[in-house]
Amino acid sequence: MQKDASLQRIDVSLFSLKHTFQSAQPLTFYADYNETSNTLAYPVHGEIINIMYNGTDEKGVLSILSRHNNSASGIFTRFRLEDRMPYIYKKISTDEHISNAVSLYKGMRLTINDPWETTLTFIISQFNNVKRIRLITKNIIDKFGTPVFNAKGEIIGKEFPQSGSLLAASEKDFMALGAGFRSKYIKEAAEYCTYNMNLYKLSGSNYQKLKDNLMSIKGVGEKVADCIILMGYGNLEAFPIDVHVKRTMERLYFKGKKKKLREIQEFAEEEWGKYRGYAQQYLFHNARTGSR
DNA sequence: ACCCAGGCGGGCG
DNA sequence: CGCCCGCATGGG
Repeated sequence: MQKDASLQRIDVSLFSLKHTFQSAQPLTFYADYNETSNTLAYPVHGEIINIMYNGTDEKGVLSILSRHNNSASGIFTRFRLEDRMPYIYKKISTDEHISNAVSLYKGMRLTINDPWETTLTFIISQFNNVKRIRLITKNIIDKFGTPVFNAKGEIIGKEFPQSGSLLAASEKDFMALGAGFRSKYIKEAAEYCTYNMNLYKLSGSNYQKLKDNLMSIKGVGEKVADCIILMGYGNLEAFPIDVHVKRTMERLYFKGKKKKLREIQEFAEEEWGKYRGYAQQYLFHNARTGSR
């Protein structure tokens, strides 16, 4: 017997569901977003949670349709609605490049996602493109995810599989789902995170401890670890440098000269301090989707 | 046909 | 250490 879903509302400001969804964060890889109705739906906690945003990038109301009475607080956390965006925008808008990106994608939030889900999706992301990350992620969810049922007992979706749900799969199984050379990393990460390292016990660790632990997973290097720290643990000190961010920053801040990752890291830390994770997301999204 | 994608591990100097 | 190479796959 299922409880009826109820509607919960949150007043928000400086929030954009569209830009947040489109900015290649874990939700982008498996949630369903409808731009016309500005609604987002995804399977979680045994249901399909439905989210609708009514308003502008400046202010509006976020409506959550869920069977769980604490979903609003979950969404509040997941979309970082506690963040004081005026202050963060002020801190990262140190030049016109960032302030332009902020005005273009005003309201885009970083999201906080399940650590394992973030780990797996960003292992898949390496040397890959967003469309294919999404394809592979959806294939894995379809094959190994936990079913979500409606009141009639029909399967209406599947939740992202925990690492233990992947243990029976072989490297070849992941190859068949399109994961390519990452298949062996997926297989090993599932085993390692089930038996050897509990990602959930790392919550609250500082940046360096998170990084050391995450990089002990085969297939997780500097960049993927930073993505997990940023979007899985919500630590804004992480500044993932992918091909887009590297190229953009070399062009904007280093006169087009090739720079080592370490030099770019140091620049970001000096320039944007402990909010550099947000600066990165705006630079990244602008580089990936901006015209020019 | 050719190039690229939210990089990484391994091997070599 | 730092640097360089190969890597599965599908879309532009």
